[in-house]
Amino acid sequence: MGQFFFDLDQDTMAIPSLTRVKCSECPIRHRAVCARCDTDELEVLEGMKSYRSFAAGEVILWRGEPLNFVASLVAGVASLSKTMEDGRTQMVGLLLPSDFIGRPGRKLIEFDVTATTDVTLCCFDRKPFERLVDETPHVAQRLMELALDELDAARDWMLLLGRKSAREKIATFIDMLVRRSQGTEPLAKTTIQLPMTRDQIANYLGLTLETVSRQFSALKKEGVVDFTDRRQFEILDIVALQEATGDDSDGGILS
Amino acid sequence: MGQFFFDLDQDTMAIPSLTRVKCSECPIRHRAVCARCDTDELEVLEGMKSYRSFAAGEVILWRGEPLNFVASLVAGVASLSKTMEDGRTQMVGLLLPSDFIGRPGRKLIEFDVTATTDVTLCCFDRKPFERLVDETPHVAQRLMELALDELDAARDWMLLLGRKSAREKIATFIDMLVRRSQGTEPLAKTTIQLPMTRDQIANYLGLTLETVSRQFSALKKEGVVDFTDRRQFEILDIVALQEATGDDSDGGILS
DNA sequence: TTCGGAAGTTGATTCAGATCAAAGTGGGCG
DNA sequence: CGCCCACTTTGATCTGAATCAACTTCCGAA
Repeated sequence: MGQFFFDLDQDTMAIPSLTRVKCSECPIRHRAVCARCDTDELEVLEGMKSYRSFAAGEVILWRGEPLNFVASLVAGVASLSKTMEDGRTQMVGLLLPSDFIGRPGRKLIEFDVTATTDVTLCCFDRKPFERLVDETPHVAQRLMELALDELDAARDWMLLLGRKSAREKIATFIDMLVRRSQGTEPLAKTTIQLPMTRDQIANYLGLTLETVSRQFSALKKEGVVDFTDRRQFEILDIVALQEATGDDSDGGILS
Repeated sequence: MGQFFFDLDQDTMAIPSLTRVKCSECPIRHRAVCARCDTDELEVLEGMKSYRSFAAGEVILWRGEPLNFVASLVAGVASLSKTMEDGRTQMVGLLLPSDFIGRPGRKLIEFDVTATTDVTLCCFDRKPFERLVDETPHVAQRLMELALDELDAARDWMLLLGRKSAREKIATFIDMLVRRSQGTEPLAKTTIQLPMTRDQIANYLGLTLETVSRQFSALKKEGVVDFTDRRQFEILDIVALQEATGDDSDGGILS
């Protein structure tokens, strides 16, 4: 689940709708599709880009819709999901700042893209962007790295969906949030924000919302976590939490 | 599940261990990582490559092992799988002829790679190959296409693992085999070969082998399929089969 | 040709998580 | 300020698939 992290810093989500940020000062400058670009290349991108904002809950793209633009996620959290005829839905990707939407060479999108929180996108029209990818190895290389990172994350997620118990799924999910916040914060931050509703978490983990709620309650009763709020909680026993994920204790790398 | 097809043509699997095939005559020439290469570029690859063979059941790479080479799968079927401490395993990828093993920029592999049938690989040492990727946009572009195709397949698979019933999983799996054989064969070929054991199918679909067996028996009793052999069966009612997959009847594209 | 073991089937039972149902909680808006 | 509605929790029950167990079939090697 390595790559699927939430940006919990509410401040960075506050980029107003039409403010134009210079690429060189962009918060995702060194992680997004433009990460490897030099100053000249950045200038080209600067001339092509436009910002778009979406409120939490808004659908950014419907499955089957023509993909007229591609985009980098600048701020907020978005999700990719697939829905069956009878309404069952499964999240198949979580987009965080610096993640990329769309793929060159494909005209239609295969899943719904929804804003989970308020979202700001840095958009490029598809045609010119495709031309750019062909001409700019730095962009193509970075795009490949992003795709491969997503693939790694998707594979961890497949193990979770196919083989983990409800408890292991929830523990893995919380552990992912913890690791993310440790990246952002100085040290041992044990207060965690949930960026989604119980229902969204259920769709993420292949569970029902009732099961998600029950597992949270169980972890609270056992003293592993404590909720200060429906959307915010503290980690009381990180060791017990990590044991409950079902993952290798060493974090997965052998030898 | 679009991209995950089996090569059922037993003949192409019979490439002997050390036979050296010229790139220009290679069966996967126009689908593999070298698909976009011109004659000059092909010559460079020709000088770098070496073949390796693995018998059905052999492990090609263990998780955590240093990734000294990358490779194209020339013939046979291989699987990527993750295993938990207590032995639960989940397949996270299925490699068919022209698929690629390894990723530039990563030194360790994150999952086990196992030969499902007898397998022939076209290998490149990692270091020189990485240099090649940086210098040859045609290779980098094709590598990205392959990664994005795998990502699409992984997302369909996530919906299957997270939300489909045992019956829907089995029906989806058989339907995938049917679509694949239609691609290879003239028309309406209704005899299908299973390239894996019940246990491997179970690990592929996130089920137990008993459940796989029971679902096959149920489909047989209902007259949807008929087994001529444990590894070979016929489709008697393709409409019923496709209805049982739980997928949109139109194949997934709306509007 | 028979023996042995791997692969597959089938049945009985159990159990985790889904489903159905009913209260609780809290935040935003009139 | 308080009402409403979306979100959440908790309980009771049901059920699909896992588990445990026994038996069959097939294939390959002695």
